[in-house]
Parts: sequence; structure tokens; C-alpha cells
Amino acid sequence: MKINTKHARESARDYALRVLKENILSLDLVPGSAISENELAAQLGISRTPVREAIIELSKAYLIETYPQRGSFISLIDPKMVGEARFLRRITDTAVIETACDEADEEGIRQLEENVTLQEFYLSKGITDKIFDLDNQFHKAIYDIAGKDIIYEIHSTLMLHFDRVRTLSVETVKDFKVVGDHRKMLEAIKARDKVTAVELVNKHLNRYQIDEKEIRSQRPEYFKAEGGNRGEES
Amino acid sequence: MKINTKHARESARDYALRVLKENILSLDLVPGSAISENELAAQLGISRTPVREAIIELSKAYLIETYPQRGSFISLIDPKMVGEARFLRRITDTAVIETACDEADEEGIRQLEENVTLQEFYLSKGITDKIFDLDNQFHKAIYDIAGKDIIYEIHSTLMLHFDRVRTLSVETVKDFKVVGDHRKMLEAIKARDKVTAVELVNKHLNRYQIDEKEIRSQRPEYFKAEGGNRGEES
DNA sequence: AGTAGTGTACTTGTATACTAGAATATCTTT
DNA sequence: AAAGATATTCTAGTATACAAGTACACTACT
Repeated sequence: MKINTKHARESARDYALRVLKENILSLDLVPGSAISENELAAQLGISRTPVREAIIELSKAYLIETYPQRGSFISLIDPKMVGEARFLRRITDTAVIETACDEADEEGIRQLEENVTLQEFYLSKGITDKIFDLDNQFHKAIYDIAGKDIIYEIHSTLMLHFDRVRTLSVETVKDFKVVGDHRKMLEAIKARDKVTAVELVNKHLNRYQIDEKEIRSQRPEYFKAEGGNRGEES
Repeated sequence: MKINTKHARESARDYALRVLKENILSLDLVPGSAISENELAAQLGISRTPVREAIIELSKAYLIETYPQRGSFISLIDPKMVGEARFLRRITDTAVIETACDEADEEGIRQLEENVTLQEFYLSKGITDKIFDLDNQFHKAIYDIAGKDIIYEIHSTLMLHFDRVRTLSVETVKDFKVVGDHRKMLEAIKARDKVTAVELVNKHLNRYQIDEKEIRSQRPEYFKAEGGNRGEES
């Protein structure tokens, strides 16, 4: 588990939450592994209370499973959860990009331009680390343009189910067609072409679905059994 | 504030969370009013810790606003929040009812039938208290049929922004056309008629938008200033 | 050797103590 | 009387103590 330092005005709870999210996303916290409130508190140099509060929040998003008096565990990648997250992302992204086509002003488009330019720059240089963050920022910018920033934030934790798979996708597939997708989306928004924009979003999200099958065969131990007895253990 | 008794195997945290949600929904906790962790803990007969954990969860959903060392307050009804919640509900409900048209089996339809029959029964008897719960159960049943139960649960707390307005709607408008909407939705699902189903959902949700303006004029003190300086206070 | 039983070392859930800061009332000073 | 300083009393944030239950290893007995 990788532990970054605590920011200046960051509360202990936000610190614990940030570290946990980062490590779940990067899979440094391996799906299925146990996490101890006491141990994590010691590692972060804070007390159990804020650590516990962070764990509770992630439990609400099904990223951690807590069993009273037994322990807390990083959730396995659950195809049903990933599927629901993708479903939700698909319908929300498409509706939001339609709104963005209507609402986009010069400033919004400039921000998207800057972002995509950077993605293309880093891709050409082979610095792929940055693209993941830029990808998220690109989508957040579209939500901001559409005036749906709360929805983005509410969904962001849930989308970690999805983003975790993307992390593996980047590791294994090394496919950056997504940057081209973003360029095309931007052009569609500039042209206020809703039909094309929605098509692009759907195509964009289909990429990850294809990846998932490949990843699953490579790392079966990270995944929950498909269609198996959900939540039950012997 | 109305305080129901604690259930048998319910944790202190879940108890606090349930009581808070019930009172926010019913507006017995008035928008803008202060809530004290200590006071609430005393009223519920539990300690501050689980109360605090419940408050944190509701803060994450913007139903409570917490200012460190100053206090926590029930959020005013924020037109932007309600708007985003309605937007999210509209796109999610429409996508889910389409899926439900495809996936509905006999058992699912039977459950919807039972629910709508009860709604019609209570409406004819004038027992309108029950209809609110049945309404929610009806929509949850559609999500279950579509295999999107996690999405329903994730959104349920956020939808309190919306449901709060519905509470006022029931109080002031006394309009139960919604029961007829539900009957028609059920028939559309039985006929697997996606186009009609989606139309009905949109029409259904439009009702609340109309109500909101009327309510706002009656209870302006519950609402945040529209388009005003968001989040700022003098 | 095998098995029942017990103790120990964990876990999370809850309660309480302490810290730091904000708001307000009161007292002092001008 | 008015204004400024100060003490008190709130608040939430964090740390720690205690309670209850699980899992497992070890012991003792058959």
C-alpha cells in the first residue's frame, strides 16, 4: 500500500479517504485483501476514528465490505457492480453530453481543448501516467459545462468500480484509442452535434467492456464469480 | 422531531440514520435548522459516535451541512440540487423502465400489480398516508426487475432532495394523479411498450416540477435563493 | 491420534475524554 | 453609555477506552 503525505489543511478523515481511494484504484490494495482500522490508523499516523469514518463511506459504495467483529475487506471486482456502474455511466454521460452541446460556452470549450491537447501531447511522448487523470478531468469538465457537477461528484466514488478495471486495462492492454475518442467528442460538442456526441460516448464506453473480458482471464483472482451465489459465503 | 424506537438488531448508527432520514423527509426537521450531535445522541439514547457517523453520511449527500466548530444544519431546499436530482431520476428511470420492459417476468409483473392495486385501494378510501411508501416501492420494484437494485439504493439518499418536495406536494396540492400514472406504467410494461413507458415516466416526473413552483411561493423560508450566491452566508 | 474445550489475540461497534476553534454574554474600562 | 477585552459555553474533530464477538491456536483429556 502506497501512502502519500497528508496535505496541509486536509482533515484526518479526508486524508484517510484519499489514501484508501488511491490505493483501491491502483490496486495496491488487492481485491479481497483485509484492511485493519488499527493498522491503517498507525500507518497514517492518525487515530481509528477518522480511519473508520473513511471505511464506512467506502462501504456505502460497496468498495469495502465490513463484517462486524470479523474485519473489513477490499471488495472483489463484482461483474454485477461494474455492470451497474457502466450502465449508470452510459446513460448519465449521454444525457449530460447532450446538455453540454446546448450549454457549452467559449470558456468551457477552451478548457476541453486544453485538456485534449495535453492528452495528445503526453500520448505522443509516451507518458501515459498522466492520461488517466486527464481522462477523468475531461469528463468532469463536460459535467461542469452541463451544470451537473453534483451528479459527477455523487457518482465519482461509485465509478471506482469501473475505474479499477480501467487501471488493469491500462496495465494490460496499453491501448490509448480513448484519446482519439475525446478529440472527436470535443469536435462534436463544438459542432453542437448531439447525435454524434452520444454515439461517441457509447462507442467510448464499449471499449472498456471488451477489455474487461480479457482482464478477467488474466486476473481471475481479482474477480467475484460471475452469476455465482452473490454475497453468500460458507 | 419525531423519534421512533430502535429496532431489535439495528445498529446504533443505522438507527440514527433512519431517524434523521425520516425527519428530513417529513420536514419535522425544518430546512435550515441546527442539529447538535450531543443533543441528538441524548434523545436517541446512544453516544455521539454513531450519531456523528450518520450525520457524515447525510453531509455527503448534501442533506446536512456541517461547519467545523460551528454546527450542523439541515440543508435548505436547493433548486439546483433538486434539479440535478430530478435530472438524474428522469434519465435513470427512463433507461431502467426500458430495461424492465425487456426483462419483466411473471413474478415481477405480479408484484407491480399488487402494488398498484393497493395504491388504488387506499386512494379510494382516502388513506393517502400509505401511497407515498407504495409509490417508492413501485419504483424500486421496477429497478429490481431491471436488475439495477444497486443504482436504486445509491440514489435513494440523494432522492430525498426530491422526496422532500414531494412531501410538501402531498401536504399542499393533494393531487393523486400519480396513482393513475402508475397503473398506466404497469400496463406499458406488460405490453412491453418501451415508447409509451418512457413517455409516462417523463409525464410523471413533470408533475413534481409544476408543484415545486407552487410550494416555493407558499414556503419560501424552506428554500435557498434561486441563482443566488450558492453556499455563501454573511 | 483425535477431539473437545479453553484461552488468547485479533476484529469492529460504541462510549467517553480531550482539543481547538467559534460565538456569545459579561465584565471592565474609557 | 459605549466599546473593547475576557470568560464561558457552545460546536465538531480527534484520540482513547471499553464492550462484544470471531477465529484460531493450544491444551488437556479420552
